[in-house]
Amino acid sequence: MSHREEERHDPRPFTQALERLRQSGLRPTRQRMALARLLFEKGDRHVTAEALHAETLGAGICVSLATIYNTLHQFTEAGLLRQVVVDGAKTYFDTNTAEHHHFFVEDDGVLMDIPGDGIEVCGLPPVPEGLKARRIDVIVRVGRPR
Amino acid sequence: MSHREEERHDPRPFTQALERLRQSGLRPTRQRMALARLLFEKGDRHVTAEALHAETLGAGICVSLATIYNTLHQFTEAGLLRQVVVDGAKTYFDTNTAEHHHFFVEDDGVLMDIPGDGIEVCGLPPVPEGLKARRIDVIVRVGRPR
DNA sequence: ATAGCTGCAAATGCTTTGCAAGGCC
DNA sequence: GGCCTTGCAAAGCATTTGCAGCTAT
Repeated sequence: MSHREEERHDPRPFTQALERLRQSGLRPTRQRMALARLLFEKGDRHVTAEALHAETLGAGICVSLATIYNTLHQFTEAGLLRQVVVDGAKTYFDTNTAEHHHFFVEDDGVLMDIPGDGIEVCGLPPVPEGLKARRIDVIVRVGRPR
Repeated sequence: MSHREEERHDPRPFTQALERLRQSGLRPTRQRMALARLLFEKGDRHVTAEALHAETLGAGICVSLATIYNTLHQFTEAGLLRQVVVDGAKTYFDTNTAEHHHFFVEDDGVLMDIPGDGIEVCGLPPVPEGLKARRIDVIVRVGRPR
C-alpha cells in the first residue's frame, strides 16, 4: 500500500502518526507507522509485545516480534509510551503517559487506568539521603472474590 | 556478629526456625532450616533467589538454586514471605509480610521498606464491578539525582 | 549514497520442571 | 518403609542481540 493511498483513505490518523514519529526523531517506516496507528488511534491502551504482535498479524500487517520489542522501547524512550511493571513474567506498555495509576486484574492479566488527578499518597516519609523520587506507582491488585 | 551474640539477642534461633516450618506444615530439612535462619534471623530483608543462593554459598551451606526457588515459593505460600514486583527481570521476596510499601532504588536494584501505618492512598475510585481489591502496592521509584 | 531499520535466528537470563537419589517421620 | 525433598540438568519463556539485507531521505 502506498503512502498516497493511505492518505486518501484516512488522512488524519496517518498524518498524526507521521507527525508523532517525526517529532520523536524516528523515521516513519512502514512498521513503525503501523504500530503507531494501532497504538494511538484507539485511546488509552495497555499492551504486551506478544499481544501487539498478534494484533498486527490479525490486521494483515507483518512485523517481526523483534521489531515490536525494538519499537516499543524506542517509543518508550521517546516518551510516547510508558512501561508498567505489574507482573514479573511480562512487560506492559501503556499509551497513557500522563501521571496515573492502575488496577491490575490478576486473574486475567488485564490493566486498567486509574486517572491520576485526585489521587494522592499521604504520609510518605522523605526519600532516603542523596536520592530523588522519580515516580510513584500505585497498583491496586484486584480479582474475582472467592 | 558472633554466634554467642546472636544467641544472647535471640536465645533459640534454631528452635524458632523449626517452629516456623512445623507450623507451616513444611518438613524441617537441612536446606529449609538454613534458608529460614538466613531469612528470618536478621530482621526485615529483601532477597532475590540469586542473592540468597550466593549467601548460602558464602555461609558454607550448599543449597541448589532450584531448591532456593522451590523454598522461596513454599515460604510464600505459607505466608512467611511476600513477593514484590518492581522489576520485570527478577523476583524479589520480602520477609516483612505486614502491610507496607517500598522505595525501589532503580540504580542498584535495592528495595527498602516504607512502614505501612501512616500511609494512605486517597481519592481511589471504587474497584470495578464484580471484583475485589486484594492488595495495594505503592512503589516509590528513586535514584541518584542527575 | 548512506545512515538507519528490519527480520531472522541464535543467545541470554531468570525461572520452572522431570526424575533419580537421598532424607525425615 | 514410604512419602516428601533435593539436586542436577534440561526445558521454558519472555526478551535481547548480531548481522546481512533493505529502505527512507
